[in-house]
Amino acid sequence: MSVALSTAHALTLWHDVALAMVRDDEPDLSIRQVCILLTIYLEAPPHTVRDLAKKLGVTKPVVTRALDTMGKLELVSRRRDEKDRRNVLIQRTVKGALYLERLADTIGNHAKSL
Amino acid sequence: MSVALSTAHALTLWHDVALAMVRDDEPDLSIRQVCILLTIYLEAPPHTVRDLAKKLGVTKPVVTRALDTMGKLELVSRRRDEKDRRNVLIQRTVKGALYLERLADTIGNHAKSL
DNA sequence: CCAGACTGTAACGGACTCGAAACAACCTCA
DNA sequence: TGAGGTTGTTTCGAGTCCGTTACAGTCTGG
Repeated sequence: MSVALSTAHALTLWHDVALAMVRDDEPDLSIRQVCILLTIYLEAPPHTVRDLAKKLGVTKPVVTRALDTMGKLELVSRRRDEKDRRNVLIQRTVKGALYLERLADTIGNHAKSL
Repeated sequence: MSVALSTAHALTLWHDVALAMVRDDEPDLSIRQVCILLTIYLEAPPHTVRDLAKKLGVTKPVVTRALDTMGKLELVSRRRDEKDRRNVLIQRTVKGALYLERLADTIGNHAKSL
């Protein structure tokens, strides 16, 4: 599939979706948090803190803190890797899947109406 | 133009663009700041603090602070309304236009490669 | 002319984030 | 076994952002 977007259309799409996120009741996630969340749900497991930090080009504490926050919101969960107990495996949750499903709907609806 | 995006495509697009923003050297703007910036550049002037706050569904201090931050980055500028000196008119800048042009390119390029 | 309404901003306390560094737990391999 | 490397987390000080409240400047209608 090839999708061509003019400058104005691309920015309008971004604006509309951002607006929907701001207006949402839930506390808005930062760009970094959204990026981590999407990586977890779009790429194949397993996901570790180290891998995520590398992929995003940020430090490990940033990932730890983002996981703390999103863990409280039940968007992700953590489990020790029993094979190598130094690792922490980041896992998906039902709430996280629903959150992203809604986000995809928002994006899709605004893209459709361009 | 009608653009149809599957769930996975929509989320991949969002992920890729968010990743580009995180990896960028410049300090990443919050969702709210991006939303305000886009409103200023996409909708017709004049823009006041009050109008922006209303459109985003946030309080006026939130807008003032966002303008402070983006003003330091020279993405927007402020000027007193001489007709009604209570108002502050928010104006576009060259840097802000370039910033959004780059953002649109990023979105467009990732949309094209879906 | 001036009380009241309306602007945008400053002040406050609390919560959060950042990067850097230190840390504790764990593995590995000689 | 134990030294050294690797994991994720915690701590630290500094900075930011939040919502609420209070404020100073400006307009306006009686």
